[in-house]
Amino acid sequence: MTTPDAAAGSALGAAAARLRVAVPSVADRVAAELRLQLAEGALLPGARLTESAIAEDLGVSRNTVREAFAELAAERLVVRHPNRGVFVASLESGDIHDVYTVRRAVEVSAIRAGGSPERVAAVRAAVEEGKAAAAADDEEALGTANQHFHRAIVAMAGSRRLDTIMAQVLAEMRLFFHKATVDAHFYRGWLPDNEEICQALEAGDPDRAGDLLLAYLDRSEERQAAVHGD
Amino acid sequence: MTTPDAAAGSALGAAAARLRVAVPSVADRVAAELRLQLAEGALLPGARLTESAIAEDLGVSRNTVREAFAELAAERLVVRHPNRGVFVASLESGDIHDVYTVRRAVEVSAIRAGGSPERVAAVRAAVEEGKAAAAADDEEALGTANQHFHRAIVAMAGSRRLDTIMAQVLAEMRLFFHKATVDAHFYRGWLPDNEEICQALEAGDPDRAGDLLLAYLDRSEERQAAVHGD
DNA sequence: ATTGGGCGATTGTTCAACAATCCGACGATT
DNA sequence: AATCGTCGGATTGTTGAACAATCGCCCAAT
Repeated sequence: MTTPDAAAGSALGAAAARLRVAVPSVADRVAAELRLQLAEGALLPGARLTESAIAEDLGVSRNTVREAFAELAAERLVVRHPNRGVFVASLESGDIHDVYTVRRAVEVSAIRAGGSPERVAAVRAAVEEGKAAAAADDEEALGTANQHFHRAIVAMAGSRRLDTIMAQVLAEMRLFFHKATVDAHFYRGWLPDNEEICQALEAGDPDRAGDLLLAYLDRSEERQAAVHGD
Repeated sequence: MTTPDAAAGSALGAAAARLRVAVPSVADRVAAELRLQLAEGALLPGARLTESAIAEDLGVSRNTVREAFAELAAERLVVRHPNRGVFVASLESGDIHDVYTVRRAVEVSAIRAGGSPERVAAVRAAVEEGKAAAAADDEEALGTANQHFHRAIVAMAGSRRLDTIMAQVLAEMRLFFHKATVDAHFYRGWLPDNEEICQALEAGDPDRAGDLLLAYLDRSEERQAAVHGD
């Protein structure tokens, strides 16, 4: 038992690359840390990220921070202003429509494709998660439950690329939420929508589910545009 | 007239960032160069890219090459194997379905949205471009004309994010084409499809255009899967 | 009030070095 | 002879320091 993975590894191959004992590079860890701070609102949109400050804070080299910035910039979480620095991305009113256009394309397409029973079950689980959070009056959990719901919908398509696109869009939206804090009632609004969409799925009517989802996204965009002083 | 942009710049603002006299950073230029070589098949899928070799070839630092790699990796044109190097991405048979899933989502959604007359005109232009290329027996031009067609369709949605997603997917597909060279007849097949789709658009029937496009994408995926040893 | 010129700070890029890791070859063991 | 450990070379990952280029800003001069 001195080399357990070597013994098992012979049979594997491509899987090895995916399973990799997971020792993310330092740059990846820096990016992850920044992503976290971005997600929980510690870094607000428009804020500047100084290379040297972050390098010192996290105890890494400036070059490494720079690589992490490249990752985040590719995810649009951060924008680079040449010779001026990187800033936390901030969505303009035009970006709202843009983001929702992507969501309509990705989510509706995925839900219309149907999806296996297990995938539908995952959607149901997200709906219940949301109800539980509502019952517990946990706004935070309510928000993440909603994201789980929409990610579960996209996951129905079974496409890695679609999943990452969705993940990026949701990350962008999270950024936006922190800028304009929405009231508590806002979150509860979509609970019935999710339930109805899920029921349509369970009833084996993905087209209807798609229509409902589309209508929901349109309404959601309107509300967002209104909140964000259009 | 010593500082023309400064005089004009006062009235501008956000536009300045976009118009920026266009001095891409060295890392960006390296990435662009590699993207070019990738596109024209100078670097085949699976090929290894050594940092030091490229750094020396292009006369830049290893760190800069590294940053360029980060860009390309974010675009999935290249994959990083930790401690082993970066390799030109190579699509597996599973990736084919994945890529087409994204295309179905993006393209069909965009075309169903309708789009202004100018945007439809752009689609028409791409169709004619394809016909001209076919008449001239120019395979290369035929391929790019087809890409223009599909990009014009996505452009109908008027979403920057959707445009870049489509650009990335097309770049991935181009990579794939180089791996398995397809015969000349393959390219001509879709000319009538494009024409029909375009006519539906011009007739003001985006839903029909969407159905046609969807059918085309399904057929295209099948063909690709067949060519690429399913 | 506007123009113009430094000035400090930060980024862009390079270079050199070192540890960590991987690959392949060579040699030892059964 | 085949397998296993080990060693060495090569490449990546990361660091630290250095320097030029650029930007924003303050301030002086007109």
